[in-house]
Amino acid sequence: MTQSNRSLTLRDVSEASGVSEMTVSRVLRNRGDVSAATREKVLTAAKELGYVPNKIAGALASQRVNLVAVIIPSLSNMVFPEVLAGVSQVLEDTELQPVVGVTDYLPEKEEKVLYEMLSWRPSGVIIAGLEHTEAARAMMNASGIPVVEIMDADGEAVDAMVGISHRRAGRVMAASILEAGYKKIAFLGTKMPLDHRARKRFEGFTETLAKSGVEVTEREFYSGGSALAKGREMTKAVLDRSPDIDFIYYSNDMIGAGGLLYLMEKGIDVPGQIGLAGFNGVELLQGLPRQLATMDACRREIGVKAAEIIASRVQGEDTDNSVTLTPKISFGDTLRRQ
Amino acid sequence: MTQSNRSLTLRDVSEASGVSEMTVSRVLRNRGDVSAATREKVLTAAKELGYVPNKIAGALASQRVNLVAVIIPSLSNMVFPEVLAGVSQVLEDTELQPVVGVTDYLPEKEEKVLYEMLSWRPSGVIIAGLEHTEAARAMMNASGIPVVEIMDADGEAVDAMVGISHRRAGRVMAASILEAGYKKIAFLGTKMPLDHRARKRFEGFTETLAKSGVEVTEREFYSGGSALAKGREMTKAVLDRSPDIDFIYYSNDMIGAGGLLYLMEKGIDVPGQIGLAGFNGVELLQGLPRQLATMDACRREIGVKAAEIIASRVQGEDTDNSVTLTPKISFGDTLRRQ
DNA sequence: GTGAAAGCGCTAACAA
DNA sequence: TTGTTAGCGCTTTCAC
Repeated sequence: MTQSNRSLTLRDVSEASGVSEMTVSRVLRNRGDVSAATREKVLTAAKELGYVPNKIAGALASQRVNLVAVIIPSLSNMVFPEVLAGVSQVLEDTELQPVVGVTDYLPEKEEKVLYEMLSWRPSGVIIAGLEHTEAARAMMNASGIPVVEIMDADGEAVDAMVGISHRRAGRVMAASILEAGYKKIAFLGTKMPLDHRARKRFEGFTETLAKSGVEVTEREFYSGGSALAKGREMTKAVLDRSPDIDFIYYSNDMIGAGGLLYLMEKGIDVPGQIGLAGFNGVELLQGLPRQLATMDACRREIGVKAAEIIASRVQGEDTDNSVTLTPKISFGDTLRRQ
Repeated sequence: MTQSNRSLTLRDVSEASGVSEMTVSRVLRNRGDVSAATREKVLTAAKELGYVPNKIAGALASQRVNLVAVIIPSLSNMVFPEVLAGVSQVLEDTELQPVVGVTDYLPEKEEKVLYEMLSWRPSGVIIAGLEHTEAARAMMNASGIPVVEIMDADGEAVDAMVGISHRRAGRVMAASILEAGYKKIAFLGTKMPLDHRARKRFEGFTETLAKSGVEVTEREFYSGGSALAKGREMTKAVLDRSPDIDFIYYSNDMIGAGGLLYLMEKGIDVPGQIGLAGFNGVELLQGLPRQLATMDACRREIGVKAAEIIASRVQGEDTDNSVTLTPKISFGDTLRRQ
């Protein structure tokens, strides 16, 4: 309980226990053979002193850092924490530890965060998306460690990738909507030119519509604020402008839920008069009066697979370096089926 | 773009630029006077090589690590990410960087995470709650760095603390409920014996009720699953058992929202026949058809204050070491006022 | 304005 | 089973 300025070193434990620094180090790391008696002495001394090893020195000496950099755009929607949960679950069974960095969807910030993290010489990198600055790409290339790009499968990876095709997700949803006979379709999303995955979904979506000669009738984008509230407002705005809309595709489930609540309040027949769909498959929505049609983004699974790749590579094993998962569509109660 | 095994060192940059390692180091850290010409040479060489400094070596040599350990129970509800946002915002203007660890509300895991983080010799610690294992407390004491315990103000801090009194929050809510004339009161919460803050709210709540001779009629606890769905289910269960309940106090806004949606569907008069209140003031809820009564937990502000304390202390300045914030109650549309 | 020497606290490799 | 030696890649300090 004595508060000192300098923190304790191996030497202190060595002196307190009468065992060489090297042997103390061995005990503390469970490395090599140490007699039970010595081990006991060391452990007691370390505990008594309240010794906490200095990983900085350890890492420098051993040239090994058991950290995995996980770089994601945001923590403030449920999607990335769920990826993280998958990553943690897998790494828990290894020596590795995830360290999270957040980019706020800004490429320059991503570059900065990546630089910071690489300067700690982690054992691997898991990073969201396939779009990065030239410099970021170069750093990942030069790092010499395994790099897994996640969440997206439409593009080229620097090293390895695990994700879904958002373009395909957009196409599949468009096909289901057309098949159900909807014709006047609106798209509501976030005002995020840098959310490449939302953009790709939108591209796939319009592409499939176009093949049937259908165009998106209305679009609306928001930024900031409560997604639920924004979904509500935007839905109202769009329907006020174009009352003949018969389907709304939302770029995420949260704004979709807002729209759904709004339409229910208005007494509008969903999915009869208007159909709805979102994206993500967030568990949260399960408490809503009706289930929104959506597509699962396989978030947890992506985290799991990515972490497995890193873990194998760190062991020196070879792995797949490109895993594409296929999201399931769920029709819920807001997308009628023929 | 050449992928090598060994990563680059100062020496490499030194050789490439024909400038001593020491001067290269100075340029890269903007320390001391270096002529513009030399600076230029070094920067060019460093960029060309794709050199990323090794912070491990730097930290060991300088005995300084610009990391702040932030230890929280969970990322999967909106509350902690918002604290984090506050922390990040403040640290962004400093040399310091937050590093997040998650404990899942488990004391042993907290102890482990703390140990891991301290072994990287961070410049400060921000940790949720005032309840920790004996060992954790000892480590924080011995660390010799600023430690700020956050979110709670009911108890003793190891070093500094920033939070609200959850006991008081419970009392205030109870008083408002009694004042509004509600009598048959239920409590629905998480089955989390280790969520001390929820426990303290409940204690404050029952304490104030007791003073007016009122007892909590029904309690129900859940774990896992979608909070919205659970709120719905529990509300139904409780009302089926005790149809004369006239108020439900939820331990968080999410289950409260589930309850609210359920009651609205049932056509029950809220807040006339049954009143509702939650806790947290989550922005998400702003899209609901009616506003749930709640109390703001001052999450972002707590993060801001805590980070400010760390930042000041790292500068060697003195600061308050105990900040108690006062949450505002918002009555919304689910708690009638006289 | 620039460089040389010493050492941060640990671990790899070897010796005893 | 235990100890000794020599760095890991940087920064501090001091000399020039």
